[in-house]
Amino acid sequence: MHSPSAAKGVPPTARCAECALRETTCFSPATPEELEFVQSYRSGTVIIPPSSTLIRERQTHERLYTLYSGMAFRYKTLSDGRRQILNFLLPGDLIGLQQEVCEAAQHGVDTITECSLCVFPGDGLWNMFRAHARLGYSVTWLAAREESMVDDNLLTAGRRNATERVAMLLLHLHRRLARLGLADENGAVTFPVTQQHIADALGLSLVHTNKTLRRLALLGLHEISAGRLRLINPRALARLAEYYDRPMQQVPLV
Amino acid sequence: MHSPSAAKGVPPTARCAECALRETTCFSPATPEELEFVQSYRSGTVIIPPSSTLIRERQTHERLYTLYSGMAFRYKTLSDGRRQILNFLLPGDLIGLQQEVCEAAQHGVDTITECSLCVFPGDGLWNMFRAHARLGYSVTWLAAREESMVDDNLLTAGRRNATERVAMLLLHLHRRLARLGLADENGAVTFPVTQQHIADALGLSLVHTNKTLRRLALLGLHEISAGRLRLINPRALARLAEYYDRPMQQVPLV
DNA sequence: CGTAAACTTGACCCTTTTCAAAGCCCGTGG
DNA sequence: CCACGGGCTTTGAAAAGGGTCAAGTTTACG
Repeated sequence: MHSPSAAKGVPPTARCAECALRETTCFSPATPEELEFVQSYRSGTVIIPPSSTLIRERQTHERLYTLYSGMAFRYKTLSDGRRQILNFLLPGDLIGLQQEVCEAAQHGVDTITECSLCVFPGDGLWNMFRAHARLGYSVTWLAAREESMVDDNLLTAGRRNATERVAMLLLHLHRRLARLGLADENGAVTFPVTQQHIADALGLSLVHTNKTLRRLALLGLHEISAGRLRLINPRALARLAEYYDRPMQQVPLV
Repeated sequence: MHSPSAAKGVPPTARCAECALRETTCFSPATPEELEFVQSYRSGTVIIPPSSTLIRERQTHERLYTLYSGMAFRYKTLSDGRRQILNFLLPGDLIGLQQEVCEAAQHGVDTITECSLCVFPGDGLWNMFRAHARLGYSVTWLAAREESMVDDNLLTAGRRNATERVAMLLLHLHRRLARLGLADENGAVTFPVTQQHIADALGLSLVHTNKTLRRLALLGLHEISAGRLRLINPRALARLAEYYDRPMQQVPLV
């Protein structure tokens, strides 16, 4: 059995109780009944190719997903093509909750790598709240955590300068990936994100992102090569970004 | 009976069933049992003076609030004082949910005007999910809606220019206030927000915010005077900001 | 091995920031 | 009643951070 990764789209196990994600220490354990319910709620799994659209901006979409493996992102665009990435999605993230609220998705979701996901019918959510309050609570928990992530990104885009923004993104993504157990013995993580993604996430131009990234690499703070990111001087990066390391805690998984 | 306003801190009614907010058409109706539960869950009400701190950044806080009247905002700051306003809070908004997730508040909440709020003990939330799934679902709904608001602000701060940002903020706040029935016959709404608030919400400097605001006013797009905002040419503002008017829908209220 | 995507780098320009100072509004106190 | 002071707004001038344009280089992959 291989563990799911952020890089490739490994299909989810047939039975939720044997979900490889749950075998990590990242997620809070669920009771057998809850697993049973999630299993019955799940309508299937999908694998989506890299650089493709899972949810189209401004279009009604009646499904929820849990990202099982691979990497994706939420974004919004303006009519002239300007794009803002709202946050990156990693295994365990719940996708599509906002559509429950405003019948049309206000943001798009695109994959970066090939992604595999568990699919849930959107209209079953209310049912879940009724049948398993704990799972409903978990959904709220996940929603609040994602908002907190967007809050961070808004502070970054609104008030940090280019250097601080890049340092922030590197640190934040590395930390999230490492937490999922995706770092190798050298502390390097798979990093399929392009500079265009970084620019769009930080509200910078591609060119300036490149120059800033270059500068930080030259200063010996990090290294990106062969699709992997390694933080050489995380302390310096954290100082730059004023990165507050919140204690890790277990995250619910639906 | 006077209706709650965004300007002053009118104390909430003693009984939730007679809540003046619920008498508007903005909020989805609740059953008597739900009202009963909310009433018993509520531990009291508070009135907070203008320009004061309700929740301190990065500090544990064990309470939830529903804003009943007045105007406030969520924000984050960097050590050198740079501040980013994440979103504005208006009557009906739920405050403090994120603290349930990451035991310490990652953002501060300050009042703009005097505010009155209903107070709920944080540790009773889980209980609510269990006792009244519908209310739990409402909390999730509110969380998702707030996230969607922060998403919008991130797009604005990250990818719009100064003019577009200001147009966006004017439209968005006006719309939210008007929806609560706070617009007078001329379509003007109480607008206690300072230019510093606007600057901090948009990720601009105070000076540039002023100049941009001035330009739009000179162009005859809006007017701010005597603490009231009136949109003179909302169409032009909407065109500038690429503002998509989502249909109004009823919002849950806890 | 060739082509397209992704990354680099330099030069120039413009939007926004910073600095500085004055004007306005309003409540307080003499 | 009017002077004083603090917060908010307004304006101008100069500086800079970041955007845009253009072109070259490297990498990935069919």
